[in-house]
Amino acid sequence: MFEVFEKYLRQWVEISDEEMKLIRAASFERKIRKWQSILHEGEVWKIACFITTGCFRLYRFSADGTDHTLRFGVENWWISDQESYNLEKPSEYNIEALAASTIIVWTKEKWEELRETIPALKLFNERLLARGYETSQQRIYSLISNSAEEKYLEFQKTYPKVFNSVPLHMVASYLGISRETLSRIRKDFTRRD
Amino acid sequence: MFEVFEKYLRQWVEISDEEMKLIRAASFERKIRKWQSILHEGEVWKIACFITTGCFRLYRFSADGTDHTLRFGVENWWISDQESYNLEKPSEYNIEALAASTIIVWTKEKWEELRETIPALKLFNERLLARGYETSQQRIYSLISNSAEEKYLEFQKTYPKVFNSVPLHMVASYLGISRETLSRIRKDFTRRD
DNA sequence: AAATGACGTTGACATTTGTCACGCTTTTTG
DNA sequence: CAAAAAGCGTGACAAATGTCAACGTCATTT
Repeated sequence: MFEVFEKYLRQWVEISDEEMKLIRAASFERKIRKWQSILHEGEVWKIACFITTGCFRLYRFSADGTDHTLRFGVENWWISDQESYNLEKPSEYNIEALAASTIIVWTKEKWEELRETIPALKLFNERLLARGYETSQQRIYSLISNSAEEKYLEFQKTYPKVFNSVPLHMVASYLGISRETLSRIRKDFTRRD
Repeated sequence: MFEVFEKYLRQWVEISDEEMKLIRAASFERKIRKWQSILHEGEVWKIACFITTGCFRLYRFSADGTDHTLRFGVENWWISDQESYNLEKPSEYNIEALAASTIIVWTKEKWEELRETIPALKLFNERLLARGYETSQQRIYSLISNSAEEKYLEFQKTYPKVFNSVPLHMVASYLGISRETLSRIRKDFTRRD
């Protein structure tokens, strides 16, 4: 599965074969079964985690016990709790597999070491973070400016792959609307077609 | 006014006096009058901009002509359009001063040069971006999980300084609710006290 | 193969939030 | 200082969205 990651990484930055060997040597693969959690609230996130197959979500419980999906992750995405990783503080989130999945993992120690050693990897990480920030901005804009229907359509259009991989009630929780509302929006659309 | 910035920066990273001199030499100050825009939709954001006094907001118009506030900036904050800056593409946003303000400015060229030259400054920039990302996550969580009232209370509590510097209808647009709803929430609270 | 639980849908109704219209006060501007 | 605009609040009503309860289907597990 490492070949998938190799191809992915080389789309972002130039990496020599030597460097790639180092990155590979520091990594290991893991299989995750459906519904398995790889981060529980209260734990500290101490790895870098690249998804080669399958699907995950990052979510959080609010005071009333309902859960809210902060982010999804599918093939060729990273999944993490940046805040817990950076500040080494207990996470307020959970990460669970929505399907049987395989991931490539680096311990924080090794990943940080690689970042120091390989400038291109550091550059990659900066670009990834910058893109993540931009994406967050766009999501915020969508959340404050769009109706439920508009949010739904935009999500479907922007992340079709994700949309087709995850249960609808989690899409609803990601968009900040109830699953019933989402269901009715969908009904309206099937009528119009 | 540069002393303000100096103090700010040294809270984040260690900077020698030599380095600080370089940073200062590359900067210049500007006074901005109330309602003046320092970024118009369609322009490319090509500076680094630190607010020493006053107040700004980053906002965007949606198709129906209403405007939506993505972010505020007050004393000791940065204000920018990261996406336009990084990708050098025309901005979809506007930045305007909500009060007479003073800012410290570096051109993109000089700022990037300083980042290359001064490792601590690069480190600072990375930390700032990381924190910005974490903050975005928290805002997204608030937007998808909280009621209008909860969003209002959280904003007031988390950013009291900002809250007390900006018009209420912009707070409403920042929270993604109408100004009338915000007004009514406030009324409920004055009654309870 | 049966049992279980996840998933999606729907109706009825409650609640929240938005929209429009208006007026008053404060701030800004010429 | 006077005029104009911004800012804030509020009533009446409309629209959007949430809640609760129930049902059928499908997938997973045992």
